[in-house]
Amino acid sequence: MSRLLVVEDEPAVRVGLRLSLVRAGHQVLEAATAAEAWVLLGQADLVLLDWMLPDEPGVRLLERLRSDSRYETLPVLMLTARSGESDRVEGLTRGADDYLTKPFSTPELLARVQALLRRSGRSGRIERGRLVLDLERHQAYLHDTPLDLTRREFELLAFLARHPGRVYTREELLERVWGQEFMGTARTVDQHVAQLREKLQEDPKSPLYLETLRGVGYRFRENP
Amino acid sequence: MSRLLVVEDEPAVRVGLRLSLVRAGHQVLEAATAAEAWVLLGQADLVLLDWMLPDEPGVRLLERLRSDSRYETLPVLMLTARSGESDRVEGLTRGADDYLTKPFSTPELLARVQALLRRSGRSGRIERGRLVLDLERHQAYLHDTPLDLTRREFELLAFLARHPGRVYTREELLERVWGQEFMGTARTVDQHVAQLREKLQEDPKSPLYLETLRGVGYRFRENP
DNA sequence: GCCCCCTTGACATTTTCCTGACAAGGCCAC
DNA sequence: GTGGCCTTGTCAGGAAAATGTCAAGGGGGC
Repeated sequence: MSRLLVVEDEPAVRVGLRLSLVRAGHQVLEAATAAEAWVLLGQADLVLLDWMLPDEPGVRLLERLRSDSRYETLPVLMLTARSGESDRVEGLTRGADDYLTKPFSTPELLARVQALLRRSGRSGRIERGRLVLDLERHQAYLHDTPLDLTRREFELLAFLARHPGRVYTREELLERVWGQEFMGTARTVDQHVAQLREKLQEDPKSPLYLETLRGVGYRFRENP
Repeated sequence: MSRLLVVEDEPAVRVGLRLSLVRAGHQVLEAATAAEAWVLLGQADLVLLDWMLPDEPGVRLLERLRSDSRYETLPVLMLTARSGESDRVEGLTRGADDYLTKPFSTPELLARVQALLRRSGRSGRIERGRLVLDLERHQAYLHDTPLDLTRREFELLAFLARHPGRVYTREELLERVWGQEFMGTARTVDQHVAQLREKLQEDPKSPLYLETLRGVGYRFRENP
């Protein structure tokens, strides 16, 4: 299950996309404008981006996005209106990982989404030493032994493990793992980190998978 | 909390911006002209720059600013009047990190400011000879050996290293690194500088990374 | 209803930060 | 050169802050 961000100003199209995608087991975030999209980008595993938006052309959003180190590798699927000049479209969607011309069939949409997710590594597996995360099954393994992680635990671990070495503040983690609608305290993160450490059977003598940077936040160990 | 410089000649707009930004927890500096702005640039973490200014077009200020090594990476958010010729706007705002067309909504403003600040503060590395600061990892390296710096130490070092050769008084450092709410003595800075020097293993025979300017303050060595 | 997960508060522990006192060093006047 | 004055370096103890830990309560799903 992945988080897909649908950027589309036409409500009917947006709802249609959402229904198809949710039915296929994905989580869907929605934005009607480029500005809204920009705020939600951090939470997305893949973006479905409409060609025309009220505030800014989709391509321009794409450019801005690509020049931001956080989103360099974020898969983007461009949605374009049917046009005879498909070459032109291709040129303009440069930077997108794939595109679809409207109207498109649901199976085709799902197939391309699936392919992109698999390709991007946001679906599939993350391997960090003896720790393996199977994102599709939502299952973690340590030395090939399945771990019993809850949803939040798994998502937190997966998020941190995706960028080893990089520090995230509690606030960033809340925003990107919990979602920005979360209104609780930042200490919640600590609790989940503690749970994870226990389940990962990290004993004090061996280096931790999840490192604390006092005064800053947490990070996944660089060389596990 | 960051320092935002609002460059806008229309008092009403300026005040509106200030209120929104202060409410969001930022500190705001204001300038009504390009000349005023130029003086305050050194204290800003991000600039909100109006397109039209009485003494000089905002874009020209932007150009001057970009060609000054001190401000090469200073994030600039351009404020433009709504215009049909969005392509023209795009061309002219080159060099800006983002832009907003007036009138804009407060949430959008805040979201973009937030995004820019995160991008600027947390991305990239600073390399000064054998000393490397990885801001994303919040980790310093000396000859590729990771250093164990505390939060304040890292932030102080990062701040000084960002502007090699430039002197900062203890008061400036307290304000910029500690934050304006800090109420302690200036000697605290000395203590942290001393800690840093020790951890950087600077021996008296080799030139120091952190230089003392008697009666003035500290600075990062120019050619490390 | 029951169970599991998430969240939160209280308390314990660890680490960092700050400060005051004293030592050392530079600068100037003589 | 040398003494005094002012600035900076050094050290260590205590305060403050951040994190770890534990346990209980609430809410949602089965």
